[in-house]
Amino acid sequence: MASYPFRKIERKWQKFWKENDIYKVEDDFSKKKYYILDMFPYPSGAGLHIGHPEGYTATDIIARYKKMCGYNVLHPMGFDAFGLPTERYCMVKGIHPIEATRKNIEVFTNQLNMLGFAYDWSRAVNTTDPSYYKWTQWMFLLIYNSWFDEEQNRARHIDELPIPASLTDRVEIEKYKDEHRLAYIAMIPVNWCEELGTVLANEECDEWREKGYAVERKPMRQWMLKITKYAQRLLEDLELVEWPHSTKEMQKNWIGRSEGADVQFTIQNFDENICVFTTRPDTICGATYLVLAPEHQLVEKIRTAEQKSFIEEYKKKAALKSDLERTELSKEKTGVFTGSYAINPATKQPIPIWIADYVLAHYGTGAIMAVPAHDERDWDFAKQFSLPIVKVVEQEGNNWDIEKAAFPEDGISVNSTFDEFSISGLQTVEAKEKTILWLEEKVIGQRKIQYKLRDWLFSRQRYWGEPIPIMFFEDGTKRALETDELPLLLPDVNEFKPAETGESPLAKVPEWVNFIDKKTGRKARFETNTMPQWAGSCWYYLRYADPRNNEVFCDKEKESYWMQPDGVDLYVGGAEHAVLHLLYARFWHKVLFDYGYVSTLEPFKKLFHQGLILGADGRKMSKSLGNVINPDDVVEQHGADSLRLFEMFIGPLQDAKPWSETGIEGSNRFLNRTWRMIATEEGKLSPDVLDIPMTADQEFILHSTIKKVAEDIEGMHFNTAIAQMMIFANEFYKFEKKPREAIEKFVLCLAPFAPHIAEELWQLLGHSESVTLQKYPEFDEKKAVKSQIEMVVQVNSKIRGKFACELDLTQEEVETKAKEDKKIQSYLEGKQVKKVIFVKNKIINFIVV
RNA sequence: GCUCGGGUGGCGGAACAGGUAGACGCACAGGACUUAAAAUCCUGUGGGAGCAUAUCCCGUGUGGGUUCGAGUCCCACCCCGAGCACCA
Repeated sequence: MASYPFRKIERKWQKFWKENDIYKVEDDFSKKKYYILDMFPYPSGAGLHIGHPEGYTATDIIARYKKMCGYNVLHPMGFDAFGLPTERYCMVKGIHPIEATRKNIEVFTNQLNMLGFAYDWSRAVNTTDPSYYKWTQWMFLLIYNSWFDEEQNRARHIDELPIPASLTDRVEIEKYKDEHRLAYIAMIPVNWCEELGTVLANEECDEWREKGYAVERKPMRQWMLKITKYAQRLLEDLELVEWPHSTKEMQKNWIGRSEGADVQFTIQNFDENICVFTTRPDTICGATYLVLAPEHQLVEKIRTAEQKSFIEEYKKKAALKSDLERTELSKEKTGVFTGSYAINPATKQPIPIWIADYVLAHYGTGAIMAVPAHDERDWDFAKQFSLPIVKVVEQEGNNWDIEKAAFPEDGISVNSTFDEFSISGLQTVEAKEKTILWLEEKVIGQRKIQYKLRDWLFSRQRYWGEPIPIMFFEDGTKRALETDELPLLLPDVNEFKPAETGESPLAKVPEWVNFIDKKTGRKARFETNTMPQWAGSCWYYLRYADPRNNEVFCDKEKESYWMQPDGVDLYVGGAEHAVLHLLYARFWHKVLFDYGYVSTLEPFKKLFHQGLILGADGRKMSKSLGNVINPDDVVEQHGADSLRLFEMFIGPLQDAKPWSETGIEGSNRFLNRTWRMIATEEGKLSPDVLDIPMTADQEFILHSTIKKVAEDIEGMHFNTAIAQMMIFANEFYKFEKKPREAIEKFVLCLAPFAPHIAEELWQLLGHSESVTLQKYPEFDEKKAVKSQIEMVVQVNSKIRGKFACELDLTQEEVETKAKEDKKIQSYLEGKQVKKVIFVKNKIINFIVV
């Protein structure tokens, strides 16, 4: 027996869907909406890999199901096409990124269509399309033209920034504004990758390092976005979304909020203060030395002449080390004494000031008060350099030996009583509180909330990205483009190699660095950096709601229809974006929210990460391991429906699971069996499908299948939904005569999973309208339950017998029946029944002695 | 080191809310059809004792506990995976 003609069927229906615009999505505001989104792909030259269809099939199933349930479903697709790989590929091959991107998108589109996804391609977005990046640039300018009002806790237009009366000079006022903008230029040490010819965000470094690229620290002029202003909102609004616990944790961790205090230490013989941040102000009396990061501004000033050479040597060594080396290689603490002393404000004792690279310049104030007794790092350092360790916190009823290890936990303060300050005897929580109040009263410190999150490095020295729409004049002033001047198009060039100066390739384009600004008539040059790949994906979900609008990035009414009340209903994509994309997009969304451009606090209500599809050997697929599966081959051999079904069947969507060649054959077998159950070898409706009533058994199988499939789609348990459909097919295959009603409803259940074969079968069953436009069948709760159940009889909690009986028998009835059983009788004989446990429709348990 | 997941047959995995562990699929074995093979169909399949489709014992990483009853709840430990990692 041959396999069902999947090639013919799949081609036929894909053509039909396209020609009849079956998946067109209308903005019908009268219908209830459902917005389901995939993380859009980066259209690489390699084409779709086997992992893509996993998440896409899952969302396709839900989208089709929701549509059958009467929702107006938005399930769009697009391409995140700016980025380094394309640009690098083009440099090597000598083709233009526009051309390469066009081709890649075409290949991806064909491959996605080959899998039978229900996309409305008229809504597709492409981040490299000028009509799209016009609005990416517009959003950058919105951020640029904003300042963050701490009181109102939101972004406001820069023109509403209160200018201090003391500033009168125009240049000074501009400078003041620039300092407050949410997008600003800074000269900072960045992660420079020579080979890529660009800088990378902190978040990106590891990825490229893993690929074998060297990344070094280098100070450069860069654009930054003040995402840190949103740290608290990004943190607390995580409460509003239904995301995987681990992803929320990762974002919390990344934002890294900690509560504590800034404390000022005076320096002996100097007029300067050193400000430190600590989360344990209660341990101030145990602060026996201070440590500055080697890069700290005051180091040069306060080091003594004798220490000069040691300090300089140490600083040089520290600068050469990357962040990675500073952390991973050096569990052994290093450092140098500056020669100077600070005064501990609580004990009034002089304490030495050191520099050490275990203190990070970019966190807190770049300086710490070291409390070796209660911090492991400080303890290691103190041991290394024989600095004093003073215990100021004790654990109740336990005499901790501070010489053996630090005690970093909460406890009760001790040795903390001095002339004007005393917290001895207080619990850590109270001690912290009292210390902060004292610091604030003495004006030598204040309560402080510190975040690990840093500003977002937003510029790249690349060609293939959105140009930053800012121009600079010869006098150093600058001008942001107006909306009517957007998009600022990328120049058409043939060379994408970076300039020798480390600047972007755009710095070599004459019309970019030397032109007369039409609006002002002044000589100007454009910013030569471009935006990072993350920019376009920060807002694409909004564009799908109104993808061709040239007046605004998204019509207000359409935004509210598709996004209300909680944003995108379901967002599916890889866990690798847990911090980067998902944090950046939330940040932009919040800026848009502050201006009323979007109506929800958060963009994505529910988030789901699909797991990796591994090679058949259980290892990650990679060319070098030779375990890569190509979706084109699989579709050719087994069909798109089999591939879709198999990827959903192998295991829970969120788990990593290995590919299996025999496994996909199993999925194919199920579809073959389904085909033969309904169709003849000639592709006609089988004569066994008849207009006859169902038996009670058949009704039970059908209704429990309708129920289980619906529930499992809603719960995203596709594997068990498919298992249930297999049960249906196995059972009905055996019935000689198949009631038409059952078969039709089954085809409707199958349709979201395997749309091609479902269309064909639906047509064979005599319907002219597409199966995708049908209603999902309803089930009768009463018919979805077995009328006969198996009652388990236990004696002393061990199973000793079973009998079939009607549903909902009483304990008495069950007891009587159980005792009729010879075997049960033998177990009860001569014993005294102490207790009987009865669980309706499940078990009866006799406890005997 | 810290945080979060997770350990169930030969394999991928089921098991609602503490109540028949192993659904469904793969693989394997036997049988039917066939000249033969493939495909298809039927049957079996956690381990052990046993002639047995009689019966019994053991079984969800390990050790304890709660309960009439634990894969599921509690405590301790082991292992695997992911993320963070001198963030003061």
